[in-house]
Amino acid sequence: MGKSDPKSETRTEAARIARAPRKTSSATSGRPARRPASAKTETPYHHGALREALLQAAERVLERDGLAGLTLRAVAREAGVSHAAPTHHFGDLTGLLSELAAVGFRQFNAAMASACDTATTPLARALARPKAYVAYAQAHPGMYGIMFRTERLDYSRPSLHEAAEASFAGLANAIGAMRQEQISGDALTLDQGAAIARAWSMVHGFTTLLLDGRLSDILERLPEGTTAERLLEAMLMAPVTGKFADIALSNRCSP
Amino acid sequence: MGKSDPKSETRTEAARIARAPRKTSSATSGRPARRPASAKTETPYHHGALREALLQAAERVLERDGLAGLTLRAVAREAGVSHAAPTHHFGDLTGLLSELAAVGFRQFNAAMASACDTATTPLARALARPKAYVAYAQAHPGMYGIMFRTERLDYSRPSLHEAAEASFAGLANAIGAMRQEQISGDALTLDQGAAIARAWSMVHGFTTLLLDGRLSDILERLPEGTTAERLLEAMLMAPVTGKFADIALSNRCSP
DNA sequence: GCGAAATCTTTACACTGTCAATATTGCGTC
DNA sequence: GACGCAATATTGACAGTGTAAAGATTTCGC
Repeated sequence: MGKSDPKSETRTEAARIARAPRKTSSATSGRPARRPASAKTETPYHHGALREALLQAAERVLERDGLAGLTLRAVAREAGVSHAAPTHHFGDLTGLLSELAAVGFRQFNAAMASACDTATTPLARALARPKAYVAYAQAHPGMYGIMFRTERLDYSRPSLHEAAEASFAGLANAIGAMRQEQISGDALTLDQGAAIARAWSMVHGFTTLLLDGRLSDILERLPEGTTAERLLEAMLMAPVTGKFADIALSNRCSP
Repeated sequence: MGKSDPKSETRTEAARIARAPRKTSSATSGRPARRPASAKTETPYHHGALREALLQAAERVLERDGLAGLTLRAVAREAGVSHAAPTHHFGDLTGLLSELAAVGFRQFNAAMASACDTATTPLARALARPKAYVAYAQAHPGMYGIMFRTERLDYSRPSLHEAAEASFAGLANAIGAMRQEQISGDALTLDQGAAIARAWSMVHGFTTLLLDGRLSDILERLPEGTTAERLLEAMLMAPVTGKFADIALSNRCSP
């Protein structure tokens, strides 16, 4: 935290000027888009659509400076407002992170749904979701990191709860479809639960390990030019190709 | 960070008194254990074995206050030394966390090895490692959180690199034993790589999701009294019991 | 025995989240 | 249209954090 960053905090005037006059079409609520600034001052006291602007700024900061650089004050700077402005819209750092994670989950769900829709063969369709899962995480590692960093999120927030829940429901439904079963809201057999847990654990674990660089050891020892996507495929396809014989009759604990 | 914690920082004298005169047998290096305090002062200027004391203090803080409470200054307080003392032993917050993670990996490896050694049947032996993996994470969630929170660790530190590497090697060997193959240092077939990736991803993903509370939805819908351990077993046993038919011929993307 | 090196404390600084007080604007109501 | 209140944004302050530099104290090699 105590990095010797030369840019002081008190340069609000410059920030006001730097504030981009984006006109974000006020998509979410009936709040009026920023009014045209009373002829002279160029940057009004009230932003008009600060909530969305802050979320976009946060996304930018996250991609530029990573998770460590994503602070309330940095986001406020990026958006060109005072350091306390985010408080009125998100209440808390946890609040901002939670809303940002909700945005991420929506992108995430959309990416998986789209990938699944554009696949042609049944097999490709089955692999489309996991591939999109990993691909999203690789394309947006910071966002993925936030989405699954539970200790800093507040899941009681409706938007986050909803988006994350949709993600789980999509997965469960996909598994159900593969098993040609109806996985409805209520009870689950142990088999069904195990199937869901296995699929989710496999893909989530693979993604986490991959992003943490813990699979590079394996990837380097694989045949020349084997990508992570190829490894993922092989991992998922094992039951189909019939070589899933890991659990066998070993008597040894260590070599 | 800015919690209104009433305990001020300037109470060094009290801390000195509170400093426990532990005599930690100087296990690691030839450094002499803290000498018996020159008759009067009761707490000498030099601690004698501060490095180990700090690591133990960090473990205590982590278990008591969680990952968020684990700060350099909190650890120094817990150990009863000045806030800058840890710097001389670990250089950095990253340094302290890395050394602590190394301790965790050693505990982790020991737990898995021990569980595997005490198992009797081949099947139990095969399941012992994954079970121990999850059990350790459940017993020490804070430590597990640190061990796999890559962005705050420095893997170039020898002790951490070694301990983490041993963890991976143990896994790879176990998989090799199960496949009745020799997985030696160098090349891997795609099949072998996929087997390792699958086992590790499954167990690691399961653990992460479980600790994040993301499996509670599933667990609640399962038959009465199904524990996480039972679900883990079912998940791992599927290929043996022959019900691993998830990847089938689905034509649907969404319900 | 003495100087150098290791160890620990003190002080200082930039940064952070959060709170309270203030300033500015928007909007409903007369 | 003017007034007043609520929403929005800023300013200032405070406790806490990591880290660097300088000073104090002890240990150790010679």
